This record gives sequence, structure tokens and C-alpha cells, in this order.
Amino acid sequence: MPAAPRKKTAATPSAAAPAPAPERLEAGTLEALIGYNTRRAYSVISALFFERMAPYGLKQVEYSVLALLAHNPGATSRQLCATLDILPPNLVSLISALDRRGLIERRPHPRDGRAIGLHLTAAGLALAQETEQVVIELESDAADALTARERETLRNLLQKLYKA
Amino acid sequence: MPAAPRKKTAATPSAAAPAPAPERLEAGTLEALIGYNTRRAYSVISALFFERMAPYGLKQVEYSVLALLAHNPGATSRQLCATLDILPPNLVSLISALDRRGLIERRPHPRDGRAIGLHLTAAGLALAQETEQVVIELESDAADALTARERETLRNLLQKLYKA
DNA sequence: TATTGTTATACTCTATAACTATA
DNA sequence: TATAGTTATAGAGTATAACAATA
Repeated sequence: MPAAPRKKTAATPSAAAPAPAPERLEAGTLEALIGYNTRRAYSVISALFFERMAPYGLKQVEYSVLALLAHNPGATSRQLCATLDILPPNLVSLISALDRRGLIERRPHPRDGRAIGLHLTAAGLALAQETEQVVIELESDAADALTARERETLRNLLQKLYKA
Repeated sequence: MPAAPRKKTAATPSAAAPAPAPERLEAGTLEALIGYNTRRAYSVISALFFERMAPYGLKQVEYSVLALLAHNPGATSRQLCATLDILPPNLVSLISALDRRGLIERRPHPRDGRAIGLHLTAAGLALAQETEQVVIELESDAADALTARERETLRNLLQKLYKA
């Protein structure tokens, strides 16, 4: 789903019929919606993430898990689910895959026999560090129409939508 | 996927071990990313949209199509796809469903025998108008932590990410 | 009785290839 | 030959129910 071509929407031409039907439609009502704009923006960043991270074989959620484990060694699946707002059954195969690739290790949890502590391996830590730079650059490219201040404002406003 | 409970993330407690394992993990690195915040925000608004619009049987993309046809009568599938950034095969069943529900009509295109002009029926227009108010209210509720100015800023910054 | 991790499963979303009819 | 609409299909993503082991 690569980013759409750079073309502006036509603004209700007053001269009428015989023109060759504009590519884009008048979408003012939709563009007044935060939900619509959020979906479109997410779609663009998402596609760029997929493209740049393909060489490392990491999808967004997989990268998120590695990044969380780098700062929270021994975290459990349950904690990852709560933090990332994903459902436990959907994390199982993801964790298994990262384990099979030798990026994480499952160790018995020190204080809860039901739980499993997740830890990055050396390879996992290396990949997390290497890809962090790629993600930072990718984000910077995706937001190159925004100033540093605007990027910070955007992050803050988005967080207000999903936090507390 | 209902919005997560209102609970703040713990900020690296200096007193260590015997506490009962925090719900959420330290996610500072992820929260510095526009992509991550956009995904989380979209997920929340999306869930609220689904909940409030369920009585009308409209998903987000379906609402978008009705809204576009209200302002662009006779638009083609191709134009809808270009405007909404979705792929033609994925629009087919959606259009069929709206047609079967009597919300839209397909008429032969006046200047292109391959194309089909899409129009709202009276029922479709009524539903579009009725649900527009629901969407506006839902958006207002989703963004109730933001001032009017902040909402406008957010929309503008998001549009800069996916336009031109 | 409640929770962690898991299996199985189903439904939606998104993507590609290939066909048809018109241009 | 290129484009509009379509079919079929495959792969992600996301959701629920139910179970075993442990608390």
C-alpha cells in the first residue's frame, strides 16, 4: 500500500461538464474528521515502516515487542498485551516466532509459576539497537513536512487521544 | 477492541523487587514514535466509531463512501478508490452491499461506457445525513481531552503526513 | 475462584493475479 | 494498448470460546 501520488484534489470547478473527470473527489467533510485523517496518516507511515524494515524481517508489533523487552527485561506476555493493547491469543505465535529466530528467550518467572519471563538474547538486543536507528530515520522521512516542534505537538495530541 | 482502562504507566520505581509486577511497561521509546502513537490513537477512535455506528450498520469505509457520494454524485468506483486509497477489488463487495441495501444506485456513466456512476438514493442520503451528526458527536467525545484549537491543529498535522 | 499462557477458530482487512468490456 | 470493473484467492490482522497449569 505505497503512499498515494502527489496530486491535489480539485476544488469544485465552476466550468462544468466536458472536462476528463478528476482523479480525486471533494473530500472536505471527511477531512474534517480526526478519525479519517488518523487512518490515512497511519496508512502512510505504516507502508513506509513495512518497506524500510522488510530487510530486517520485523513488522511493527514485532519491533514494539523487541523495543519493550530492551527496556523491560523479564516482562511477561500479559504485560506486553496490556501495554500494546493486543489480545493474548494474537501474541502467542509472534512470541514463538521471535523465539525460534533466537531473538528472545523464555525463562521461568521468578515469582509466578504460571508466567514466563521474556528476555532479549544478544542477537535480539543487537537487532533492536540496529533497527531503532532505521525507525528513527523512517519516522523522520515520513514527517519531513513537519518541523521538530510540530512533530512533538503531534505526538502529544495523539497521546491525549488514547491515554487516560 | 474497546479503549484500554485509564491507568498511567509506572515510571521506573527506584525501590526494587517485591512489588506485584506493574500492569504496564516502560514504553518511552515507542511513545516517541509518531507511527506508534498514530496506531494507538486510531485504534481508540476506530473502536468508538464501530460502537456508535453499529446501530446504523455502517463501517468506517462505508460511511466514507456515502459521505463522498453525497458531495460527489455520479462518482465512479475508480474515483472512490483514488480518494480513499483503497484497492478496486476491495471496493466491489462494499458497493454491492450498499446497493443491495438500497442506499446507492449504479447508473451508466454518461461519457464512459466502461464506468458506472454511483448515486445516493433518498434512503442513502437520509442515512448519510443522520449518521453525519452521530460521527461528529463521536469524534467530539473521542477528542474530549483536546480543545477546539488542538483538534484543528491535529487534523492539519495529520494531513501534512499523508498529503503531497 | 481468578489468572497466565495456550489452542482452535472465525471473521475482517488488505493485497495480487487475471479476466471482460470498453476506450 | 490502456483503463474500469470484476472474480478468485491468499495472507494479515483481530476477535471469541475454551482448556491446562498455577495462584
